[in-house]
Amino acid sequence: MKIGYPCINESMNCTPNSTFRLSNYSESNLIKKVENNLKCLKEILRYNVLNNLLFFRISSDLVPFASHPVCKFNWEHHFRKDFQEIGEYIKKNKLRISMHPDQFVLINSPNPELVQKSVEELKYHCELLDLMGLDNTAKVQIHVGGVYGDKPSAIQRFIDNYKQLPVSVKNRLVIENDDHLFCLQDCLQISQQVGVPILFDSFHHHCLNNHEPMLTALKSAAQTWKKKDGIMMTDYSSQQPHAKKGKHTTHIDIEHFRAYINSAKGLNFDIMLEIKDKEKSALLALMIISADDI
DNA sequence: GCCGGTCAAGGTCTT
DNA sequence: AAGACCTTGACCGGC
Repeated sequence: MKIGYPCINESMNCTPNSTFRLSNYSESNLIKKVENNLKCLKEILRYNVLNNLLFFRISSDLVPFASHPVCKFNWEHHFRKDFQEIGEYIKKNKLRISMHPDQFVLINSPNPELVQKSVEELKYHCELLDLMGLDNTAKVQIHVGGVYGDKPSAIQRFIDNYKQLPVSVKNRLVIENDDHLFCLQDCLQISQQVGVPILFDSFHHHCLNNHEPMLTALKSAAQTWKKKDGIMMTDYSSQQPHAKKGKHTTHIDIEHFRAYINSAKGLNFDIMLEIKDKEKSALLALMIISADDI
């Protein structure tokens, strides 16, 4: 069981996802930014290894505009040594890696152009992990997408478009249950058809479910992960008090986390904490898990 | 230097 | 039909 946090480390004075506006796009600007991002990513990974935080989500903005038509630069070649070096470090220290393209990646859109753009974005993510030499346990997670007024059709379109994806993307793509449209059962239905693993989000499941107990839900998601995919990845968060339903907490709720871990006793999975204060909460989660092991 | 409006991309929900 | 919200830090121009 590995604990992680997404993209940014707040106790460091650098960011691995510095980007820039499209209006300022230039090759030299891109190179400058990516150099900075890679340097910072290396520092964060070192921090993670030192602190035993062995799960990490790499920012989608590592190479800004990589899949955008404006980018003609061969960043894959230019930075190949850095990607290799980072990949070696990840493998040497047995870090688990994920990426999470944002809400604009929709492979079930009725608009074929939008699907194509989404595929390009997925290819960028997967290529990055390929260039690092990581195996298929490094995953790229997305949501199922939009409903477009007709859920069965939206699910069917996901399945049809999924089948058309390049193998390099299929190797890494996983789907995550969301908090208001596609629940675990919907994801399971898709997974049964195409074999895509389900990244289980416990907080989303709390917001939208079919009354499955947590352990039942975790087990059904876990069985969608095959050996080559590695052990199941999960997202964890809890409700921010006094805020709108679905709002992620700013700081880990220790008792809530402990109860969650206890409800999942006997299962092995990696946990990504989607909590605002990042590594701070992740370190606490790690302490709880370590203490429980003794 | 600091402040605050703005930033590639879509979809859903509310009014 | 139009605007708010999602979610969010960082960028960048204006002061």
